Amino acid sequence: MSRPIVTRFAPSPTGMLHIGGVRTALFCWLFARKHGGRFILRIEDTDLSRSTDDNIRIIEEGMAWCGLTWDEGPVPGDPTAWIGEHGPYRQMQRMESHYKPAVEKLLSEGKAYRCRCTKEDLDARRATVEAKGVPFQYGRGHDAGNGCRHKQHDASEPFAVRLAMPEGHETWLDEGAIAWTDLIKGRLAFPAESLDDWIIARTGEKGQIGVPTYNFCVVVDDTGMNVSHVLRGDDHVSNTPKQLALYHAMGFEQPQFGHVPMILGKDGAKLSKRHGATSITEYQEMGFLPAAVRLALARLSWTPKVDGQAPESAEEELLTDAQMIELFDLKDIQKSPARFDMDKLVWMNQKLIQRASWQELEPHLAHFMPDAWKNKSEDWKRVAIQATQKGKSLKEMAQALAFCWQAPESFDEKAVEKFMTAAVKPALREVASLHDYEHDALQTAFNGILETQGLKLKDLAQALRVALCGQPVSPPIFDTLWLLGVEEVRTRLQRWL
RNA sequence: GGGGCUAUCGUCUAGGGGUUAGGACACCGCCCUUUCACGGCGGCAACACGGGUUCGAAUCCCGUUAGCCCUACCA
Repeated sequence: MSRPIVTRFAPSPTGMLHIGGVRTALFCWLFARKHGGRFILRIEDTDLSRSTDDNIRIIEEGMAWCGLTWDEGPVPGDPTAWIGEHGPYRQMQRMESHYKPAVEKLLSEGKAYRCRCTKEDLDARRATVEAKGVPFQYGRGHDAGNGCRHKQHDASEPFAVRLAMPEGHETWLDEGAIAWTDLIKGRLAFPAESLDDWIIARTGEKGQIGVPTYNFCVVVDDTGMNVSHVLRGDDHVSNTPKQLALYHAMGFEQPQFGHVPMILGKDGAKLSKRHGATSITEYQEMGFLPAAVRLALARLSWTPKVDGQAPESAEEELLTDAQMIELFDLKDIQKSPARFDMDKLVWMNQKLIQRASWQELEPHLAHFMPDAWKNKSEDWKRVAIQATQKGKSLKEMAQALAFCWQAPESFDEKAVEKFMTAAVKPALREVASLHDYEHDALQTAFNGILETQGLKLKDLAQALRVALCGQPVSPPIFDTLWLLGVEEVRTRLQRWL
């Protein structure tokens, strides 16, 4: 009875990989992983004018960076290859093999028909109807009699193909409505009369079927790829009844639908560039860990429950991927939209950075480091990472280590005035003469210096920071010295002695 | 205009007839401290509005308002 769990994420390559899309993909991925099912990545490139190969690459890279691995889908970088038994996974490559036969079948069965109305004609009809303050519906209402539904057009002239939608009395309807039980929103119903005959295939070359539209391809593909659960954005709710009519016309088994709420910006409007970063790539560049992005995104609209209990402490908020997969349940997803909370992402990122090992952090951090980074020893990297692991982002960690690659070109005036006192100079000279920078040795040496000079550690540490980094801020002072090394410290100290 | 969805602290949310309406982030305060941070402790802060139903409504019903989605030969 229950079929194998298969979910899919089907972005269109018409721009950046949007953070909202990633969240939807994440839910699909979590759901598939939770149930031991498969997760498919499908490229919806039927919008010829806006789809590009470059955007497909961005999607593939973004998904990979996020750790959202797909079981079926395109092979990154190779348009002709794919993994999975139901390919190809780029819609334009399915035209002849899948879509056209499906359109022809519908045509021959009289469930769809050829339409010769031109774009201009339609625009004019729409304008006159809407001028009366009435919604335009193709061939219905005030447009009744103008449609091609009963005209039996042949293929001798260019034509688009429309699906004959139910008119209200069909037996498969639920009290005249197309209805379904949404996995997230519960029962949803749309009056049949509110839908009109929509285009399933655009106008093609004379006598030919044109490129099918989104709503058509989705149904053919989801069926052909055995998708069992269609988890997608809320914005598709209104498309569902159209698709349901198509499932019925084609005699396909329906998948289950789950519409996840949208992600809004701080001001409650749909998340857009205006709110800052929307593309997943930007989050990578800002120094977020993929795991933090996954957590933050998942926690928008989803509340994990452990024995029916929502998180009751900061600790419980910080779920690992394994925990998310184990706890994931569609019934714990909110019906209402959530606003994107950058502060929380930052907090999660910081926490995840703190609890990661330096080895786990290294590959991610390397992205933000100069070439010199890879020439450093393991030991050096370990100390560098551990000394800055309190940072909010990888980028911040990298900035905190910037002093390692470049001697200060200027010095914070106030800091110089405050810390570079006459009293501290002798101590600075003594530090310059030190040659063992191991932590314990420095500790001992500093204790001695501090005592003989009558200084507090704070006085010496701050003076050193100013001299070495140009500012009164740096990692713990012993680490700062060790990372720079004896020679470099002496060089930078020279001008202050 | 039509159809659909939604509504608890600033934000993410728990709760779903009787609770001091709980937690997290952010913010504020105190403590710790070799800088910046981290950390610890504490504080501020919410049931959109109006009607019902009920002994009792944040919770159930109706309406209003607001926001969002669809209403394309976009996806």
